[in-house]
Amino acid sequence: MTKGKVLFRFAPQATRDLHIGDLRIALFNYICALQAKDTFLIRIDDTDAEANIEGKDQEILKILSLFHIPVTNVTYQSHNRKFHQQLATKLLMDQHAFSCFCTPESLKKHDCTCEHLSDEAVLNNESPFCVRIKRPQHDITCTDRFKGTMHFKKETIDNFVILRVDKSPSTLFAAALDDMLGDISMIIREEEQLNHTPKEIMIRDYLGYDKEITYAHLPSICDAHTTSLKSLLEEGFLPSAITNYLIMTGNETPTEIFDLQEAISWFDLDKISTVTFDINKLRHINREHIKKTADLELAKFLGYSSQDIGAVAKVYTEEASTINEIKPKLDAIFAKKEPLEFQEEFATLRTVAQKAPFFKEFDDLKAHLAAKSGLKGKEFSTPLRFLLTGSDKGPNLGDIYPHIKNYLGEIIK
RNA sequence: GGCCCGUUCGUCUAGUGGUUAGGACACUGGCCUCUCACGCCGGUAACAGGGGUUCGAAUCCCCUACGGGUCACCA
Repeated sequence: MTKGKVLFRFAPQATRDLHIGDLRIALFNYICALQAKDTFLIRIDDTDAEANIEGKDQEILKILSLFHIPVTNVTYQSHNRKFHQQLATKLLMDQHAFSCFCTPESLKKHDCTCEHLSDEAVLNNESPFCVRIKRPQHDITCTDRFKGTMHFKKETIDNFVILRVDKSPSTLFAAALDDMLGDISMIIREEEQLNHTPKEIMIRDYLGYDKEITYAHLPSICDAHTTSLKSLLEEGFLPSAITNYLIMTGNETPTEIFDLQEAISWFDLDKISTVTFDINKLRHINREHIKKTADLELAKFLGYSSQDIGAVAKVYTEEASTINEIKPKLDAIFAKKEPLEFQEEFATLRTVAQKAPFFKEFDDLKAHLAAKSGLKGKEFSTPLRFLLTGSDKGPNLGDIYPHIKNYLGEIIK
């Protein structure tokens, strides 16, 4: 365990898919760690053995890597289980926690009074029990980078569970301890966990831990929970575009389009505000990132291996915003072509084109084909477009031709 | 309900006492054009409401409303 360093952490749950809200938090933690030149840690929350999904942790790490978030420092909370239990025992011995024999059903009828059971009564009770921490004796004050100083009255904090009946630590308890054991100094997380803060502080207070952890509770993205990262990637959004979007939205950025490296130089956590996920904006940013991607790399995203194809793909960003929208258009260029109209003209044109010499310029090819086929107007342009692109509409042929001219043999076969 | 947080066009954002309240995405009108688009030039559209403070308030103060979150042996 690193001592005396500022540590940032991202703690995804192994119980569900990563959504864009999670990635946003991960990104912000990572960027802040880089800015502070400090360590960034990923801590997989797998304390709830029943809810864990087999392989989900690996999937999460794989996705994070796609977004250039390093997965070199990874720990699992379940590995600390014996420490969690030891510390719970300490709280029990110090009278800061107590055994509770209530069941979820009995709690619906009356409040838990196990706090006041005598030692003897506890020892003689053979029923299963969980361990609850005692509510604090003082009000708790905590500071948040965004919210400032907050006071929580002691009555508002209940005797919450720290060890479940099966003696596994509750998530909140495990997190509070792991932040302590891991010497974490800055926690950036979602606002919905704001009310966990006094409880975590209280746990550490009882244990005599006095290092102050800085909290930053970010206003969350509305609808984030319904937008899984996996599905956005499957729809053909580029990781770099998603990163750009998440950093840009609810923020004030010097430019609209940027990459992670640029963002590190100016990112300011204090400017983040509440946002609603807007797919249109993401689409726009994705288009811009497609244009910025190197031709060859882009071609690979599309399942091709030639630089030229990447270049054509960029031409299509004028009418498509995702990899998945562009791919069928490229595939159509090389597919077998069966036009629904101007079929005779198409056949004539194809024959002429197959015999035509190679032309460097599209205008020259066009002039040659027009002269040899005798076609003009729509009867020429529509089948020509179909012959070259497999579609009756699309970008200017003049913009596409330079990138496909070397594949003409295959295209018009 | 208690506690916490928030509220500028549909969305994101500029604005920190004096602006025709600006920009971007989306939507939309025109031009361009072999098509759909792109591009260019336009357009619609916002300070949640009410009280103060002030010569003057989106901006400062108070109240209300609305929205979000949290109060689990879920995270």
